[in-house]
Amino acid sequence: MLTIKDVAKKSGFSVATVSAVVNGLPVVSPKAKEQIQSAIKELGYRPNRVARSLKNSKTSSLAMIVRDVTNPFYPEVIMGFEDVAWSNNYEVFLCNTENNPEREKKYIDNLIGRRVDGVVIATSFIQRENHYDRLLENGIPYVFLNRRPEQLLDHEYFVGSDNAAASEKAVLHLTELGYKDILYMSGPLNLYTFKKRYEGFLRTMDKMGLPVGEDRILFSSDFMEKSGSEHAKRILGYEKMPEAIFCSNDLLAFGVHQTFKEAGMRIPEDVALIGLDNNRYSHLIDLSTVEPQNNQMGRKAGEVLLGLLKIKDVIAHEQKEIILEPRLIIRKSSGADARS
Amino acid sequence: MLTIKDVAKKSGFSVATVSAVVNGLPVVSPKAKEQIQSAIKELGYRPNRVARSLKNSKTSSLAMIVRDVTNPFYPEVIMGFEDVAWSNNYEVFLCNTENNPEREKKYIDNLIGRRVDGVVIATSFIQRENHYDRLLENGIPYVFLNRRPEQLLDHEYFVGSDNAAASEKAVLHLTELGYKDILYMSGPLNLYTFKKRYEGFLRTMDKMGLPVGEDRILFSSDFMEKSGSEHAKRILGYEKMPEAIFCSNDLLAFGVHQTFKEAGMRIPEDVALIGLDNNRYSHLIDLSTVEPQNNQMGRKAGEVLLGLLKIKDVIAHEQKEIILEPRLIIRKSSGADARS
DNA sequence: GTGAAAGCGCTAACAC
DNA sequence: GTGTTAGCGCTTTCAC
Repeated sequence: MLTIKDVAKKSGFSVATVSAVVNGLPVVSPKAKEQIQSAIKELGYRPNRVARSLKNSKTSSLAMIVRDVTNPFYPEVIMGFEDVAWSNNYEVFLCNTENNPEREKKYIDNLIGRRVDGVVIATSFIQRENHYDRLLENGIPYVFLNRRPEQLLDHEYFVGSDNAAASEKAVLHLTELGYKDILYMSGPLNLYTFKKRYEGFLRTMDKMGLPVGEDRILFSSDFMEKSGSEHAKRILGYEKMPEAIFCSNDLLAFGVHQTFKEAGMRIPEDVALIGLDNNRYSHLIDLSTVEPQNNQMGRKAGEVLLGLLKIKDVIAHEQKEIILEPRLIIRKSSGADARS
Repeated sequence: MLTIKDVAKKSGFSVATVSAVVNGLPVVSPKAKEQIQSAIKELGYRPNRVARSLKNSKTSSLAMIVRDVTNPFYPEVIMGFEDVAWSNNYEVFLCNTENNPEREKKYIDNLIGRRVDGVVIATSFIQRENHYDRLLENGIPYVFLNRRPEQLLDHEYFVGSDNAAASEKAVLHLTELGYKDILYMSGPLNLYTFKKRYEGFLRTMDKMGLPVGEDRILFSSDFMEKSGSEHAKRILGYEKMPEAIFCSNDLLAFGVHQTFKEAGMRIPEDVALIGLDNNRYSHLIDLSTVEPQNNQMGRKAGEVLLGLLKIKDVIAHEQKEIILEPRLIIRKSSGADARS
């Protein structure tokens, strides 16, 4: 493995001069520059970034902590994040916690040991984990993505989607189509996104003067299809079916769709359906939904982090929260075709 | 930021002894060990892995190069890979090439500079990229995942799914159900997987003594839904419809499904449909398909790589290729219910 | 403009 | 068992 010394020897200059050339410092003579560059090319020398990092105390690496890449929410986010990282010459570590706080903790310790320059946390519960403090202690900035802890400390940042507004858009879409009896299927309220979506639903229904019957709100302890299916079965047993169902995420809506289809229910004729997330495959079942701008979320998180790194001060005088505006996506399941 | 010296000072021992404790070497006295450990805890010391890496020339980091995390094939693979990496105390860099060879090249250079210990390449065309050589030159082992270049050099490894067998399983499933006139929709043949799937289709049809009419094979330059849709429209114009359609991946099948549904065609009554990939959402349209074992692929790739690192010799005396057996998944679209 | 040398934080001989 | 020290490959200050 070649080192800067090899280049120095080959080119006849000192390591200091070689280093200056490698780093593009404008203090070296044209002839030196040329000779050194050709030596580099000839040898195929590539600077050891580990050594550089040790010297600089800067690794040009970032980390993104997610629960599970397999969750359809993440890939878009990762894409966006990785792309801005790449454009700024950072590499990114991907960390799956598999929903295990112990694993998250250990990951954070590892990342600190690696001296990553910054991290995006896309796993947080509302109830904050105390191990984030260690990042601060070690001067590593971090930004929360998508899920915001109740309290944002001075050095903490957040990038997310306006979940309450997303609910509002979904509900208004339904009410504009004339639906009044709307059932809301919620994910777990200890997750920030679902809490906000729930609040947005209630607020909008209230604003529209629509009552929400007791059996018109269903809670799940997760947000997977299976829960949607189970709730759907429950709904099929209702004396009076709702006119429309608003699922707090698309996976729940997938479950509802599946179960209703099996039961011979037609969507939207018998009951309208709308989701939230714009899952990559929602169009397969013509699901109307709301798009939270996942890719943008990843991008913004990257930009905030890089901004923090640039000013070299973890407590930046920037916007502490960036909230993206979601976008309504109308497909057949909400009955827009039939009704308007 | 704390260093080993701080711990040495605090505990009253030398850096060497502290290092020994940190690394669990069994040469240090119980009292020393105890005192040092408590000093570590008290200070909150965490070894700088950058420095360690420089000394060891080993970074405990791996990289996975993919085209686009957003492609539904990858998340499962990444999950599997990341999990075995994690279990072995490796972190993983995720690199999206966005299908751009230049970007891949630059990524590989970066990874070499970072001295990653190994890399998984899940992007390869059949026509190999010459920049993989640089990894070898720098003593960094790599394994191809899913897509195998035509030639595997001595130091190269491959983990993938048996794509020809996958096709065979799909075709046999259809023929067992009595279909004889089967249309095959192919992805681009310059991709390893699609080449193999195509060969598997032809071979199996031949084996079964079934003719393949000229208009019974359709090629696409990509493997996305849109191509599936376009082909489906073409098929709708046929004088004689095929009895069954076998799409070389699920995305194509999604497109076919969508277009047929819009045209009022019933699946499987009017035409049976089967895909290949077992996309996470295939069940939404009750698509029969074949599952290539993506998670396993990621895991195996990780294991091969770690094995290579253990023996410290890039040319290992191990199995050079690991081919996983795909699994048939029967849902309604192939008409299994109706016919058998 | 160029070079010598110190030092980033760690590991591992080697000496005691 | 424990300590001293060289050195991993680089950057950067300071002389010249």
